[in-house]
Amino acid sequence: MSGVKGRREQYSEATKAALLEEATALFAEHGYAGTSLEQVAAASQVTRGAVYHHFAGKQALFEAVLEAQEKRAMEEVASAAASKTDPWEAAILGLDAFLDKCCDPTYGRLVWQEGPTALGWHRWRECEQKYAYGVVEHFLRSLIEAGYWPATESLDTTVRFAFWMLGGAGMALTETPEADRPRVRNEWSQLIRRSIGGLRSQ
Amino acid sequence: MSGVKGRREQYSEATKAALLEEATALFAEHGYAGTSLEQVAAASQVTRGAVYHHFAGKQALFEAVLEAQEKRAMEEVASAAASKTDPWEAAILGLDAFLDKCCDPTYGRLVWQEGPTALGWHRWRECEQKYAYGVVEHFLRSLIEAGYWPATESLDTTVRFAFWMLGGAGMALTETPEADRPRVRNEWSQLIRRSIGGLRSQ
DNA sequence: TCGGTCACATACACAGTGTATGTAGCTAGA
DNA sequence: TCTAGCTACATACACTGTGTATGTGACCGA
Repeated sequence: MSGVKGRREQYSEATKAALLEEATALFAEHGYAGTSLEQVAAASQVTRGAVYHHFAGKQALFEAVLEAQEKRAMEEVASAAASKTDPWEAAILGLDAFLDKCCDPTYGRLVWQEGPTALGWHRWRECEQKYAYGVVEHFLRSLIEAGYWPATESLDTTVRFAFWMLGGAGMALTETPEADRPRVRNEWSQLIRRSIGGLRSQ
Repeated sequence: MSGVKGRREQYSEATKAALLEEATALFAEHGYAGTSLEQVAAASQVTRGAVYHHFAGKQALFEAVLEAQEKRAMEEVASAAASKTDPWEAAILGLDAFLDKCCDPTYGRLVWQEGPTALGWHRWRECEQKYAYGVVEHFLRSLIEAGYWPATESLDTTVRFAFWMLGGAGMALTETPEADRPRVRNEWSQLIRRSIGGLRSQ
Protein backbone atom coordinates (compact mmCIF):
# COMPACT_ATOMS: atom_id res chain seq x y z
CA MET A 1 0.00 0.00 0.00
CA SER A 2 3.03 2.30 -0.14
CA GLY A 3 2.75 5.17 -2.58
CA VAL A 4 6.12 4.35 -4.02
CA LYS A 5 6.10 2.45 -7.28
CA GLY A 6 8.54 -0.28 -8.12
CA ARG A 7 10.19 -0.41 -11.51
CA ARG A 8 7.80 -3.10 -12.69
CA GLU A 9 4.76 -0.93 -12.09
CA GLN A 10 6.41 2.03 -13.76
CA TYR A 11 7.17 0.02 -16.86
CA SER A 12 3.70 -1.45 -16.79
CA GLU A 13 2.01 1.93 -16.71
CA ALA A 14 4.29 3.17 -19.42
CA THR A 15 3.34 0.38 -21.80
CA LYS A 16 -0.33 0.81 -20.96
CA ALA A 17 -0.06 4.50 -21.73
CA ALA A 18 1.78 3.71 -24.93
CA LEU A 19 -0.91 1.25 -25.97
CA LEU A 20 -3.60 3.85 -25.33
CA GLU A 21 -1.75 6.50 -27.24
CA GLU A 22 -0.97 4.36 -30.27
CA ALA A 23 -4.48 2.91 -30.27
CA THR A 24 -5.90 6.42 -30.23
CA ALA A 25 -3.86 7.42 -33.24
CA LEU A 26 -4.51 4.22 -35.19
CA PHE A 27 -8.24 4.08 -34.46
CA ALA A 28 -8.56 7.72 -35.41
CA GLU A 29 -6.67 7.25 -38.64
CA HIS A 30 -7.81 3.85 -39.91
CA GLY A 31 -11.00 3.35 -37.95
CA TYR A 32 -11.89 0.62 -35.48
CA ALA A 33 -12.41 -2.22 -37.92
CA GLY A 34 -9.47 -1.06 -39.98
CA THR A 35 -6.87 -1.47 -37.26
CA SER A 36 -5.84 -4.80 -35.79
CA LEU A 37 -4.49 -5.36 -32.31
CA GLU A 38 -1.33 -6.56 -34.00
CA GLN A 39 -0.79 -3.06 -35.38
CA VAL A 40 -1.47 -1.44 -32.04
CA ALA A 41 0.95 -3.79 -30.32
CA ALA A 42 3.63 -3.30 -32.96
CA ALA A 43 3.34 0.48 -32.77
CA SER A 44 3.76 0.21 -29.00
CA GLN A 45 6.78 -2.10 -29.43
CA VAL A 46 5.12 -5.00 -27.67
CA THR A 47 3.12 -8.06 -28.74
CA ARG A 48 -0.61 -8.68 -28.65
CA GLY A 49 -0.09 -10.49 -25.38
CA ALA A 50 0.55 -7.16 -23.70
CA VAL A 51 -2.69 -5.78 -25.10
CA TYR A 52 -4.68 -8.64 -23.66
CA HIS A 53 -2.86 -8.28 -20.39
CA HIS A 54 -3.90 -4.66 -19.95
CA PHE A 55 -7.30 -4.75 -21.65
CA ALA A 56 -10.03 -7.33 -21.80
CA GLY A 57 -10.13 -7.20 -25.60
CA LYS A 58 -10.37 -4.96 -28.60
CA GLN A 59 -13.63 -3.34 -27.55
CA ALA A 60 -12.33 -2.67 -24.06
CA LEU A 61 -9.26 -1.01 -25.52
CA PHE A 62 -11.41 1.20 -27.69
CA GLU A 63 -13.63 2.08 -24.75
CA ALA A 64 -10.59 3.15 -22.78
CA VAL A 65 -9.50 5.33 -25.68
CA LEU A 66 -12.94 6.82 -25.99
CA GLU A 67 -13.30 7.51 -22.28
CA ALA A 68 -10.00 9.35 -22.22
CA GLN A 69 -11.18 11.53 -25.10
CA GLU A 70 -14.53 12.27 -23.49
CA LYS A 71 -13.01 13.00 -20.13
CA ARG A 72 -10.78 15.70 -21.56
CA ALA A 73 -13.47 17.11 -23.78
CA MET A 74 -16.03 17.45 -21.03
CA GLU A 75 -13.49 19.07 -18.76
CA GLU A 76 -12.86 21.66 -21.42
CA VAL A 77 -16.57 22.27 -21.91
CA ALA A 78 -17.20 22.56 -18.20
CA SER A 79 -14.32 24.94 -17.65
CA ALA A 80 -15.44 27.10 -20.56
CA ALA A 81 -18.92 27.36 -19.14
CA ALA A 82 -17.70 28.06 -15.62
CA SER A 83 -16.84 31.65 -16.42
CA LYS A 84 -20.51 32.66 -16.49
CA THR A 85 -22.99 32.36 -13.65
CA ASP A 86 -26.12 32.83 -15.73
CA PRO A 87 -27.22 29.35 -16.87
CA TRP A 88 -28.16 30.52 -20.33
CA GLU A 89 -24.89 32.25 -21.03
CA ALA A 90 -23.00 29.34 -19.53
CA ALA A 91 -24.83 26.93 -21.82
CA ILE A 92 -24.00 28.98 -24.88
CA LEU A 93 -20.35 29.09 -23.90
CA GLY A 94 -20.42 25.34 -23.36
CA LEU A 95 -21.92 24.89 -26.77
CA ASP A 96 -19.17 26.91 -28.37
CA ALA A 97 -16.49 24.99 -26.55
CA PHE A 98 -18.07 21.74 -27.63
CA LEU A 99 -18.20 22.80 -31.27
CA ASP A 100 -14.58 23.81 -31.01
CA LYS A 101 -13.70 20.40 -29.68
CA CYS A 102 -15.53 18.69 -32.52
CA CYS A 103 -13.23 20.44 -34.96
CA ASP A 104 -10.42 18.34 -33.52
CA PRO A 105 -10.32 15.50 -36.03
CA THR A 106 -9.19 12.89 -33.51
CA TYR A 107 -12.00 13.63 -31.09
CA GLY A 108 -14.63 13.88 -33.78
CA ARG A 109 -13.68 10.73 -35.58
CA LEU A 110 -13.29 8.61 -32.46
CA VAL A 111 -16.35 9.76 -30.58
CA TRP A 112 -18.87 10.43 -33.32
CA GLN A 113 -17.84 8.24 -36.18
CA GLU A 114 -16.05 5.20 -34.81
CA GLY A 115 -17.72 5.13 -31.41
CA PRO A 116 -21.15 3.93 -32.45
CA THR A 117 -19.85 1.59 -35.13
CA ALA A 118 -17.24 0.07 -32.84
CA LEU A 119 -19.37 -0.47 -29.76
CA GLY A 120 -22.83 -0.54 -31.25
CA TRP A 121 -25.33 2.14 -30.42
CA HIS A 122 -26.34 0.71 -27.09
CA ARG A 123 -22.92 0.37 -25.54
CA TRP A 124 -21.81 3.66 -27.07
CA ARG A 125 -24.68 5.52 -25.44
CA GLU A 126 -23.91 3.88 -22.11
CA CYS A 127 -20.40 5.24 -22.39
CA GLU A 128 -21.63 8.66 -23.40
CA GLN A 129 -24.00 8.80 -20.47
CA LYS A 130 -21.03 8.83 -18.13
CA TYR A 131 -19.64 11.93 -19.78
CA ALA A 132 -21.33 14.06 -22.44
CA TYR A 133 -24.79 12.95 -21.52
CA GLY A 134 -24.32 13.88 -17.89
CA VAL A 135 -22.97 17.30 -18.82
CA VAL A 136 -25.94 18.02 -21.07
CA GLU A 137 -28.31 16.96 -18.33
CA HIS A 138 -26.56 19.25 -15.92
CA PHE A 139 -26.93 22.23 -18.24
CA LEU A 140 -30.58 21.47 -18.89
CA ARG A 141 -31.40 21.11 -15.21
CA SER A 142 -29.93 24.48 -14.44
CA LEU A 143 -31.78 26.03 -17.38
CA ILE A 144 -35.07 24.58 -16.18
CA GLU A 145 -34.46 25.64 -12.60
CA ALA A 146 -33.70 29.17 -13.76
CA GLY A 147 -36.95 29.19 -15.70
CA TYR A 148 -35.27 29.47 -19.09
CA TRP A 149 -36.65 26.18 -20.22
CA PRO A 150 -40.11 24.65 -19.90
CA ALA A 151 -40.36 21.20 -18.32
CA THR A 152 -43.11 20.01 -20.64
CA GLU A 153 -41.44 16.82 -21.81
CA SER A 154 -39.71 14.23 -19.66
CA LEU A 155 -36.19 15.33 -18.83
CA ASP A 156 -34.82 12.14 -20.33
CA THR A 157 -36.32 12.84 -23.74
CA THR A 158 -35.20 16.45 -23.64
CA VAL A 159 -31.66 15.47 -22.73
CA ARG A 160 -31.57 13.01 -25.58
CA PHE A 161 -32.88 15.61 -27.94
CA ALA A 162 -30.28 18.16 -26.94
CA PHE A 163 -27.52 15.59 -26.93
CA TRP A 164 -28.58 14.46 -30.37
CA MET A 165 -28.46 17.94 -31.85
CA LEU A 166 -25.00 18.45 -30.44
CA GLY A 167 -23.98 15.13 -31.90
CA GLY A 168 -25.28 16.18 -35.28
CA ALA A 169 -23.12 19.25 -35.18
CA GLY A 170 -20.17 17.13 -34.15
CA MET A 171 -20.76 14.64 -36.94
CA ALA A 172 -21.19 17.33 -39.53
CA LEU A 173 -18.00 19.06 -38.44
CA THR A 174 -15.88 15.93 -38.44
CA GLU A 175 -17.03 15.11 -41.94
CA THR A 176 -16.57 18.59 -43.30
CA PRO A 177 -13.24 19.32 -44.97
CA GLU A 178 -10.99 21.65 -43.02
CA ALA A 179 -11.64 24.66 -45.20
CA ASP A 180 -15.42 24.67 -44.82
CA ARG A 181 -15.48 24.07 -41.09
CA PRO A 182 -15.73 27.66 -39.91
CA ARG A 183 -18.78 28.21 -42.11
CA VAL A 184 -20.46 24.89 -41.21
CA ARG A 185 -19.68 25.41 -37.55
CA ASN A 186 -21.31 28.78 -37.66
CA GLU A 187 -24.36 27.50 -39.49
CA TRP A 188 -24.95 24.69 -37.04
CA SER A 189 -24.41 27.02 -34.14
CA GLN A 190 -27.07 29.33 -35.56
CA LEU A 191 -29.48 26.50 -36.24
CA ILE A 192 -29.12 25.11 -32.75
CA ARG A 193 -29.53 28.48 -31.09
CA ARG A 194 -32.57 29.41 -33.11
CA SER A 195 -34.24 26.02 -32.75
CA ILE A 196 -33.55 26.14 -29.03
CA GLY A 197 -35.11 29.56 -29.07
CA GLY A 198 -38.29 27.89 -30.26
CA LEU A 199 -38.27 25.69 -27.20
CA ARG A 200 -37.35 28.42 -24.78
CA SER A 201 -39.88 29.63 -22.26
CA GLN A 202 -41.90 32.75 -23.15
CA MET B 1 -34.21 -9.44 -74.80
CA SER B 2 -37.63 -11.14 -74.71
CA GLY B 3 -39.70 -10.31 -71.66
CA VAL B 4 -40.37 -13.98 -71.04
CA LYS B 5 -38.29 -15.55 -68.31
CA GLY B 6 -36.89 -19.04 -68.50
CA ARG B 7 -37.13 -21.37 -65.53
CA ARG B 8 -33.56 -20.69 -64.57
CA GLU B 9 -34.15 -16.99 -64.20
CA GLN B 10 -37.32 -17.58 -62.24
CA TYR B 11 -35.53 -19.85 -59.80
CA SER B 12 -32.66 -17.40 -59.62
CA GLU B 13 -34.89 -14.50 -58.69
CA ALA B 14 -36.69 -16.64 -56.17
CA THR B 15 -33.48 -17.52 -54.34
CA LYS B 16 -32.32 -13.92 -54.47
CA ALA B 17 -35.62 -12.83 -52.96
CA ALA B 18 -35.35 -15.53 -50.32
CA LEU B 19 -31.83 -14.41 -49.44
CA LEU B 20 -32.99 -10.82 -49.08
CA GLU B 21 -35.94 -11.82 -46.93
CA GLU B 22 -33.99 -14.09 -44.61
CA ALA B 23 -31.14 -11.60 -44.39
CA THR B 24 -33.60 -8.90 -43.44
CA ALA B 25 -35.01 -11.00 -40.62
CA LEU B 26 -31.63 -12.18 -39.35
CA PHE B 27 -29.92 -8.78 -39.51
CA ALA B 28 -32.86 -7.22 -37.73
CA GLU B 29 -32.89 -9.85 -35.02
CA HIS B 30 -29.21 -10.53 -34.38
CA GLY B 31 -27.58 -7.47 -35.88
CA TYR B 32 -25.09 -7.23 -38.73
CA ALA B 33 -22.03 -8.54 -36.94
CA GLY B 34 -24.12 -11.13 -35.15
CA THR B 35 -25.25 -12.97 -38.26
CA SER B 36 -22.97 -14.87 -40.57
CA LEU B 37 -23.54 -15.47 -44.25
CA GLU B 38 -23.67 -19.14 -43.38
CA GLN B 39 -26.84 -18.51 -41.36
CA VAL B 40 -28.40 -16.45 -44.11
CA ALA B 41 -27.63 -19.15 -46.65
CA ALA B 42 -28.94 -21.94 -44.42
CA ALA B 43 -32.17 -20.08 -43.72
CA SER B 44 -32.60 -19.69 -47.48
CA GLN B 45 -31.84 -23.38 -48.05
CA VAL B 46 -28.76 -22.70 -50.12
CA THR B 47 -25.02 -22.44 -49.45
CA ARG B 48 -22.81 -19.39 -49.12
CA GLY B 49 -21.89 -19.86 -52.74
CA ALA B 50 -25.32 -18.63 -53.71
CA VAL B 51 -24.92 -15.55 -51.57
CA TYR B 52 -21.67 -14.63 -53.27
CA HIS B 53 -23.22 -15.32 -56.63
CA HIS B 54 -26.02 -12.81 -56.10
CA PHE B 55 -24.21 -10.25 -53.97
CA ALA B 56 -20.69 -8.94 -53.97
CA GLY B 57 -20.26 -9.67 -50.26
CA LYS B 58 -21.74 -9.25 -46.83
CA GLN B 59 -21.85 -5.47 -47.00
CA ALA B 60 -23.49 -5.53 -50.41
CA LEU B 61 -26.15 -7.90 -49.10
CA PHE B 62 -26.84 -5.59 -46.19
CA GLU B 63 -27.02 -2.59 -48.50
CA ALA B 64 -29.60 -4.37 -50.62
CA VAL B 65 -31.63 -5.12 -47.50
CA LEU B 66 -31.35 -1.53 -46.34
CA GLU B 67 -32.29 -0.07 -49.70
CA ALA B 68 -35.42 -2.19 -49.85
CA GLN B 69 -36.43 -0.93 -46.41
CA GLU B 70 -35.78 2.70 -47.29
CA LYS B 71 -37.56 2.45 -50.59
CA ARG B 72 -40.76 1.26 -48.95
CA ALA B 73 -40.48 3.71 -46.07
CA MET B 74 -40.01 6.74 -48.27
CA GLU B 75 -42.89 5.70 -50.47
CA GLU B 76 -45.09 5.59 -47.40
CA VAL B 77 -43.90 8.99 -46.26
CA ALA B 78 -44.40 10.52 -49.68
CA SER B 79 -47.87 9.09 -50.11
CA ALA B 80 -48.88 10.30 -46.65
CA ALA B 81 -47.74 13.80 -47.47
CA ALA B 82 -49.38 13.81 -50.88
CA SER B 83 -52.85 14.34 -49.43
CA LYS B 84 -52.08 17.99 -48.59
CA THR B 85 -51.12 20.69 -51.05
CA ASP B 86 -49.85 23.19 -48.49
CA PRO B 87 -46.12 22.46 -48.04
CA TRP B 88 -46.24 22.99 -44.30
CA GLU B 89 -49.15 20.66 -43.70
CA ALA B 90 -47.62 18.12 -46.06
CA ALA B 91 -44.35 18.23 -44.15
CA ILE B 92 -46.11 17.65 -40.85
CA LEU B 93 -47.97 14.67 -42.29
CA GLY B 94 -44.73 13.32 -43.66
CA LEU B 95 -43.14 13.69 -40.24
CA ASP B 96 -45.95 11.73 -38.63
CA ALA B 97 -45.72 8.98 -41.21
CA PHE B 98 -41.99 8.80 -40.66
CA LEU B 99 -42.34 8.52 -36.90
CA ASP B 100 -44.90 5.79 -37.43
CA LYS B 101 -42.47 3.91 -39.61
CA CYS B 102 -39.75 4.16 -37.01
CA CYS B 103 -41.98 2.31 -34.59
CA ASP B 104 -41.64 -0.71 -36.86
CA PRO B 105 -38.83 -2.60 -35.11
CA THR B 106 -37.40 -4.08 -38.30
CA TYR B 107 -37.11 -0.72 -40.04
CA GLY B 108 -35.80 1.05 -37.00
CA ARG B 109 -33.20 -1.51 -36.13
CA LEU B 110 -31.92 -1.99 -39.65
CA VAL B 111 -31.80 1.61 -40.75
CA TRP B 112 -30.88 3.46 -37.57
CA GLN B 113 -29.02 0.98 -35.46
CA GLU B 114 -27.35 -1.52 -37.75
CA GLY B 115 -26.99 0.72 -40.77
CA PRO B 116 -24.23 2.97 -39.52
CA THR B 117 -22.38 0.21 -37.69
CA ALA B 118 -22.55 -2.16 -40.66
CA LEU B 119 -21.53 0.25 -43.38
CA GLY B 120 -19.72 2.91 -41.45
CA TRP B 121 -21.02 6.44 -41.29
CA HIS B 122 -19.79 7.49 -44.66
CA ARG B 123 -21.22 4.70 -46.72
CA TRP B 124 -24.42 4.73 -44.67
CA ARG B 125 -24.98 8.39 -45.39
CA GLU B 126 -24.36 7.83 -49.08
CA CYS B 127 -27.12 5.23 -49.04
CA GLU B 128 -29.43 7.52 -47.11
CA GLN B 129 -28.88 10.32 -49.55
CA LYS B 130 -30.54 8.26 -52.25
CA TYR B 131 -33.71 7.94 -50.19
CA ALA B 132 -34.45 9.71 -46.91
CA TYR B 133 -32.06 12.53 -47.58
CA GLY B 134 -33.63 13.32 -50.92
CA VAL B 135 -37.12 13.33 -49.45
CA VAL B 136 -36.10 15.74 -46.70
CA GLU B 137 -34.48 18.01 -49.25
CA HIS B 138 -37.63 17.96 -51.33
CA PHE B 139 -39.78 18.99 -48.35
CA LEU B 140 -37.39 21.75 -47.38
CA ARG B 141 -37.23 23.15 -50.89
CA SER B 142 -40.99 23.40 -51.09
CA LEU B 143 -41.09 25.03 -47.65
CA ILE B 144 -38.52 27.60 -48.68
CA GLU B 145 -40.25 28.29 -51.98
CA ALA B 146 -43.54 28.82 -50.18
CA GLY B 147 -41.82 31.28 -47.85
CA TYR B 148 -42.34 29.17 -44.75
CA TRP B 149 -38.66 28.76 -44.19
CA PRO B 150 -35.81 31.26 -44.36
CA ALA B 151 -32.90 30.42 -46.62
CA THR B 152 -30.29 31.84 -44.28
CA GLU B 153 -28.05 28.78 -44.11
CA SER B 154 -26.83 26.70 -46.99
CA LEU B 155 -29.47 24.22 -48.05
CA ASP B 156 -27.08 21.34 -47.50
CA THR B 157 -26.53 22.21 -43.86
CA THR B 158 -30.24 22.70 -43.29
CA VAL B 159 -31.07 19.36 -44.88
CA ARG B 160 -28.52 17.66 -42.70
CA PHE B 161 -29.90 19.37 -39.65
CA ALA B 162 -33.46 18.30 -40.40
CA PHE B 163 -32.38 14.81 -41.36
CA TRP B 164 -30.45 14.53 -38.16
CA MET B 165 -33.38 15.52 -35.97
CA LEU B 166 -35.55 12.95 -37.71
CA GLY B 167 -32.85 10.38 -37.21
CA GLY B 168 -32.74 11.18 -33.53
CA ALA B 169 -36.41 10.54 -33.24
CA GLY B 170 -36.00 7.30 -35.14
CA MET B 171 -33.14 6.18 -32.93
CA ALA B 172 -34.96 7.05 -29.76
CA LEU B 173 -38.07 5.21 -30.87
CA THR B 174 -36.27 2.05 -31.89
CA GLU B 175 -34.54 1.92 -28.53
CA THR B 176 -37.62 2.66 -26.49
CA PRO B 177 -39.54 -0.37 -25.17
CA GLU B 178 -42.86 -0.98 -26.86
CA ALA B 179 -44.92 0.34 -23.98
CA ASP B 180 -43.30 3.79 -23.82
CA ARG B 181 -43.26 4.41 -27.56
CA PRO B 182 -46.49 6.38 -27.83
CA ARG B 183 -45.31 8.81 -25.17
CA VAL B 184 -41.77 9.14 -26.54
CA ARG B 185 -43.10 9.45 -30.05
CA ASN B 186 -45.33 12.28 -28.96
CA GLU B 187 -42.58 14.04 -27.05
CA TRP B 188 -40.19 13.95 -29.99
CA SER B 189 -42.89 15.09 -32.34
CA GLN B 190 -43.56 18.07 -30.07
CA LEU B 191 -39.89 18.89 -29.71
CA ILE B 192 -39.31 18.79 -33.44
CA ARG B 193 -42.35 20.90 -34.22
CA ARG B 194 -41.51 23.52 -31.64
CA SER B 195 -37.85 23.67 -32.52
CA ILE B 196 -38.80 23.96 -36.18
CA GLY B 197 -41.16 26.71 -35.14
CA GLY B 198 -38.10 28.57 -33.89
CA LEU B 199 -36.57 28.39 -37.34
CA ARG B 200 -39.73 29.22 -39.21
CA SER B 201 -40.02 32.54 -40.99
CA GLN B 202 -41.64 35.32 -38.94
C1' DT C 1 17.66 -17.02 -1.35
C1' DC C 2 13.69 -18.54 -2.61
C1' DG C 3 8.78 -18.87 -3.64
C1' DG C 4 5.40 -16.19 -5.70
C1' DT C 5 3.61 -12.88 -8.66
C1' DC C 6 3.69 -9.58 -12.31
C1' DA C 7 4.28 -8.31 -17.13
C1' DC C 8 4.55 -9.75 -20.79
C1' DA C 9 5.71 -13.39 -25.09
C1' DT C 10 4.50 -17.53 -27.61
C1' DA C 11 1.54 -20.89 -29.54
C1' DC C 12 -2.75 -22.44 -30.76
C1' DA C 13 -7.83 -22.87 -31.63
C1' DC C 14 -11.49 -21.15 -34.12
C1' DA C 15 -14.85 -18.33 -36.54
C1' DG C 16 -15.87 -15.91 -40.55
C1' DT C 17 -15.00 -13.72 -44.94
C1' DG C 18 -13.64 -14.01 -49.53
C1' DT C 19 -11.98 -16.57 -53.65
C1' DA C 20 -10.88 -20.14 -56.84
C1' DT C 21 -12.61 -24.04 -58.85
C1' DG C 22 -15.99 -27.73 -59.91
C1' DT C 23 -20.55 -29.20 -61.83
C1' DA C 24 -25.33 -30.11 -63.17
C1' DG C 25 -29.02 -28.26 -65.73
C1' DC C 26 -30.85 -25.26 -68.98
C1' DT C 27 -30.81 -22.92 -73.46
C1' DA C 28 -29.55 -21.07 -77.94
C1' DG C 29 -27.84 -22.09 -82.29
C1' DA C 30 -26.52 -25.39 -86.23
C1' DT D 1 -31.41 -33.27 -82.09
C1' DC D 2 -27.07 -32.56 -80.67
C1' DT D 3 -23.74 -29.79 -78.59
C1' DA D 4 -21.21 -25.78 -76.89
C1' DG D 5 -21.58 -22.48 -73.66
C1' DC D 6 -23.51 -20.11 -69.99
C1' DT D 7 -26.07 -19.75 -65.67
C1' DA D 8 -26.75 -20.78 -60.90
C1' DC D 9 -25.19 -22.53 -57.73
C1' DA D 10 -21.93 -26.04 -54.52
C1' DT D 11 -17.41 -27.27 -52.71
C1' DA D 12 -12.86 -26.55 -51.12
C1' DC D 13 -9.43 -23.71 -49.60
C1' DA D 14 -6.66 -19.64 -48.09
C1' DC D 15 -6.23 -15.98 -45.04
C1' DT D 16 -7.10 -12.59 -41.56
C1' DG D 17 -8.04 -11.48 -36.96
C1' DT D 18 -9.76 -12.39 -32.36
C1' DG D 19 -9.41 -14.68 -28.18
C1' DT D 20 -7.27 -18.07 -24.96
C1' DA D 21 -4.10 -21.18 -22.82
C1' DT D 22 0.38 -21.69 -21.59
C1' DG D 23 5.29 -20.53 -21.03
C1' DT D 24 9.04 -17.50 -19.10
C1' DG D 25 12.12 -14.21 -17.20
C1' DA D 26 12.48 -10.32 -14.17
C1' DC D 27 11.40 -8.42 -9.89
C1' DC D 28 10.10 -8.28 -4.94
C1' DG D 29 8.91 -9.30 -0.34
C1' DA D 30 9.89 -12.47 3.47
